[in-house]
Amino acid sequence: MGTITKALDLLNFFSRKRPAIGLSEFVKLSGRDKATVHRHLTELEENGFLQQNPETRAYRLGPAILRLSGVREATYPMRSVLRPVVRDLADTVGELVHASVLQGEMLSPVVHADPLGHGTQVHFDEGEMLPLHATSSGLAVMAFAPDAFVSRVLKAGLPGITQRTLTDAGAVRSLLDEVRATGVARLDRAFDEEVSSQGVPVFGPSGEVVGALSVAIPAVRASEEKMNAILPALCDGAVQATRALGGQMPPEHAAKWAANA
Amino acid sequence: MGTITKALDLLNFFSRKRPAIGLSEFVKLSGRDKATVHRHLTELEENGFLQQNPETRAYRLGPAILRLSGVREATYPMRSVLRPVVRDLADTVGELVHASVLQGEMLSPVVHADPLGHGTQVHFDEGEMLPLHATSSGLAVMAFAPDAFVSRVLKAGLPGITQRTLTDAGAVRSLLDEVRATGVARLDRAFDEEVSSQGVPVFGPSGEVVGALSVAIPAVRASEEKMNAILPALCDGAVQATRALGGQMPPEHAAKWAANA
DNA sequence: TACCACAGGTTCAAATAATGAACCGATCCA
DNA sequence: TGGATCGGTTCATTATTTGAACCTGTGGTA
Repeated sequence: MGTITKALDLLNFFSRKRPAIGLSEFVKLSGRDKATVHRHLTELEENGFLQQNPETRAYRLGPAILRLSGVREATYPMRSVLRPVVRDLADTVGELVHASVLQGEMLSPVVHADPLGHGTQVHFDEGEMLPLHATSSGLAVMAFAPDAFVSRVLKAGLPGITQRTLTDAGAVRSLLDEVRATGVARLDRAFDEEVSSQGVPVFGPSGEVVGALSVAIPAVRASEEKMNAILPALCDGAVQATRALGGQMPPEHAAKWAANA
Repeated sequence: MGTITKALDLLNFFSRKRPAIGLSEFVKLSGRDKATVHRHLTELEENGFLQQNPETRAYRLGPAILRLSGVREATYPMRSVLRPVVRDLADTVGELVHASVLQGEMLSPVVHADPLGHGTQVHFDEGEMLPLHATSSGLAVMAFAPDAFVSRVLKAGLPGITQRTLTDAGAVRSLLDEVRATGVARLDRAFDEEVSSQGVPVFGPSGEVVGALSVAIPAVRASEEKMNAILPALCDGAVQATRALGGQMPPEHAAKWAANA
């Protein structure tokens, strides 16, 4: 693992619930030496990726990240393009929706929308990377990704997150066949003990999977009928998201989502 | 210069006009060895800070930046908080407005707003870092920053950008005295041959400067009257921006901006 | 007051990781 | 056919990163 990766990894410890982190906490979280962590932190700070609170001495994400995200969105809009799709879907189904894109062997959240009304809500942390094998989005992506990629992911190991997380490569593979056939991935309490979700893939310009659109609902409310009721809007959303990104659903599969929408 | 800084520096070459950059171009821009640059690029890509176009092989900013900016905005909103202030100001004065924050010894843009109507417009690149000595925002910040900081900046050297850029430390110092007295920094064609601008500082919770709000107008249109006409709205905007960030104008200076607004 | 625990931060010899000149293969163009 | 440019790789040399120990300040408490 290179020095750059070690430093950038530190940034991934931030989340909605952990907006600022001190040196000692970073040391605990990363398991690396204090001196090393400290040098990485100061170098990240010098570059504007972190910013230290002079009083508490804790670090938070810095302004450079804002500036760079501005550049990316200005030149290659994705969040602004997916936001209306995600919002519309969240409003019509009344549940939490999120769009995430493939980054290495995980998913990186791009936008999420909490529904307007409703009592119990699914909590979503846009800061957390999502594992492919334990999320409906991830399964939707894997089902339409090159086989070499899937093998690589499965070989890397499938950590259990809840009791229901699929940790066996064979089990995942057969589920992927199902997903490929139906076009939708459904998963029950495999990532969060209290959440069920279904996800549909989103594609890029040359028909390659780039991410997924997913609806998450409290498991107590997740009947089969409810899931089915959501499906058409979800498929429609994925088609819209793909189009909005300038992509196209792969022709040999396109009918699945068109039929539902 | 550490490895981390060298790698992160590569990200700063992106801008609105340069949304994707190939290996050779990075080598030219950075002046570093090809092998080194290539390793840095791939490591940044592995961490989601870059993303390579498989066809052109050029790199663009990656999804991790989006995710992190989401976390920052969710936990410490700044862009979303400053946007309405910047927009309102742009609408009332009919000129380009931007808010930028201090990052090391430069300014990092946070939000900008182009005015609605108007023929000639000032172009603003949210990806470019702004030098303190050559921008009205920068002077506004320096005028209210600790003296040690100013000395450090002036000692670091003052590169000329246009013919009118102040490159003499003494000249900058005396201009800063003026800015401190009036509360506003005015600069004519010191950063862009065709642009004049005026900036007002924005402060943080304990009365320290954190950035500036600035209006930029085409130099041809920048009469003294025009500048004066803009001033009240600009001062008001800076007061609002400071308040919105949970900051406070330093009591001994606050009257300057209140009087104008 | 003395003592302890824990926080952030620094030092310097030892170990490891970064570096760059040369090289490879592909593509484009005259 | 030759050469110019592109992205990418190799491996001995070199320089940077690393971490155990140390320093300093703070808050709690006996």
